[in-house]
Amino acid sequence: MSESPVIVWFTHDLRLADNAALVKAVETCRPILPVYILDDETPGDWAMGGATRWWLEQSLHALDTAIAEKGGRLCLRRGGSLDVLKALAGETAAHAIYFSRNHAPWSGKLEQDIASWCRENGIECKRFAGYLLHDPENIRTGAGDPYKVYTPFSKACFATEPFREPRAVPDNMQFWLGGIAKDDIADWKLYDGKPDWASQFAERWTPGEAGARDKLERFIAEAVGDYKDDRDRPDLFATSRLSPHLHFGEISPHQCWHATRHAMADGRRNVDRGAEHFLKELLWREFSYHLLHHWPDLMSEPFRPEFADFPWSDDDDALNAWQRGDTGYPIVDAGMRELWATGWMHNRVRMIAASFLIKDLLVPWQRGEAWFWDTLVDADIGSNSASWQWVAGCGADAAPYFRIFNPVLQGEKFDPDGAYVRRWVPELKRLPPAFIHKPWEAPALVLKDAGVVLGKTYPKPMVDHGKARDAALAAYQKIRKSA
DNA sequence: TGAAATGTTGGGGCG
DNA sequence: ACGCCCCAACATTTC
Repeated sequence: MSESPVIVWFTHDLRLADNAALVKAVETCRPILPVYILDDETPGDWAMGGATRWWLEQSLHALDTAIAEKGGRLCLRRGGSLDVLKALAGETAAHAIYFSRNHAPWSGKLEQDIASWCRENGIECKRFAGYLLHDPENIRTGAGDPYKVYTPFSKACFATEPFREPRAVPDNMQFWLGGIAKDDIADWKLYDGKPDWASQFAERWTPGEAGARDKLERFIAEAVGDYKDDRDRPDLFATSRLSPHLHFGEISPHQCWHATRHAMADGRRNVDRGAEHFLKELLWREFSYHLLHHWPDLMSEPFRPEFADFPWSDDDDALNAWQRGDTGYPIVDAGMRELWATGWMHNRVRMIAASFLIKDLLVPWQRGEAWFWDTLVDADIGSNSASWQWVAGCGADAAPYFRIFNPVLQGEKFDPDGAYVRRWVPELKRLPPAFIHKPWEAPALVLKDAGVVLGKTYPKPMVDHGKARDAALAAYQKIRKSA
C-alpha cells in the first residue's frame, strides 16, 4: 500500500497552473489524489444547468488528460461533497484534503463542515484562496461596511495592487495510484446529445486550461487595445470570451490581471486605454461576488426590497417567445438565438435582451435569470444574479428602473450594419441596413425584395416598444409610491 | 453600461 | 436693416 495521500479536491479551479492547493499539496512530498465531485445536492435549486454541464464534461476531459501527462488520473465521484470526501478519505486513509475556496452562498457551510469533520478525524484540511482577487470580507469602506457601489469598490481594489503573481505548474508531482472506485464520466450523462442542442458549442469553444490560455493570449495580442471602443459591438470579435473559462477556473483572475498589466507595461502598442477597461470588467465580476457574499439571497430576492411588490406579468407565452428568439425585435432575437446555438451571448446584447424581458414584457427577472442559468456556458451564480438585478433596477448599484433600452436604437448603435442580426436571424439577412433593426417599418417592396413576410417568415413585434415602455413606467410608479 | 420630453440657442429665410 | 418665425442642433430635465 502506498503512502497515505493528500486529496486535492478540484472545484472551480480546473487547472494546473496558478493552483495553490496543488502547489501546497506537492510541497508535502506526499502522493496526490486529484478529485472532482459532481455535487447536485449541496447547491439546492442552483445545481448546474445544461450548458455548464456540457462544458464541465469537456473541461474534466482536458484536466484528466493534463494530469495523465504528469502520470496521474483524475478521480471522479458523484454525490454530496461532504459525504464523498468522507468516503474517499476513509478508502484511501488520506493524510489531508486541500482545496480552493468557493464563493457560492452554500459553499461556506460546506467548507466549514469539511474542516470540522477533518479536525475530528485527525485529517489535515487546508483551504486556499478562491477564484477572486480578494476574499470578499477583506474589501471594506472606510466605515467598515461592504461596498454597495461599483466605482468606489473598484478604486479600493486598484489601490491594493499589485496582486500576487500567478503560480507555475508544480513539477515533480507524485500521484497516489491506489486502486479505488472511480466514476466513468460517461455515466454522469452530463450531455446526452438528444436533442443535439449543443452541436455548435464545440465549434465555438475549447474548454480546458489550454483553451483558456489561448483565448487570453489572443485577446491580449489582438483586441485588448481596442476593448474600450469596441467591446459593445456584438458584430465584432472585440471581447475576451473568457467568461466560461473563468467560471470553471481554467484560468484565474490573477493570470488575466497580470497578463493585462504586462501588456500595458511593455509599451510597444497603445494598449492602455482598452486594457484599463478590461481590468475594470474583471472587477465587475469581483463586485458581483462581493455583493453575493454579503447578501447571500441575491439570486432570488431583490436587493431593493420595494421590488418585492412589483406588479409583474408572469406570462409563459411571452417568456417562451423570448427564449426562442421570436420577439419580432431583431437584436433581441439574434441574442437569444446566439445563446441557444453557442451557450453564450455578447454582454451588450445580454443587457438589451434582459431589458426587453423585464421592461417590455414585465416578466420577473428571476425567470430570465433561470433561463440564463440553464443555457449559458458561463452561467455563474455571482455575475448572473448581480447582472439580472442590475438590469431590473432592483440591484445594489443598478441601472434605475426607468432606464429602459430601446431595442431598435440599441441595435442601430451597436450593430450599425446589422451584421450580427444577419448572422443569427438569417431570414432577415437580405434586408437593407436601414430596416434590419425595424423590419415592420420597411416598405412592402423592400420586404418583398428581401423575401420577408412579417408574421410568416419572421414575427411581427410581439409588443409595441413605446407602449410597453409607458406600461413599465406606470408599473414602476406603483412601487415607488408604496416605498 | 438610456431614451424621451422639454428647453435653449442660433442660423437663415422672409417680409 | 431688422424682427419674426422656423427648426435643426444641442443641452437639460424627467421618467
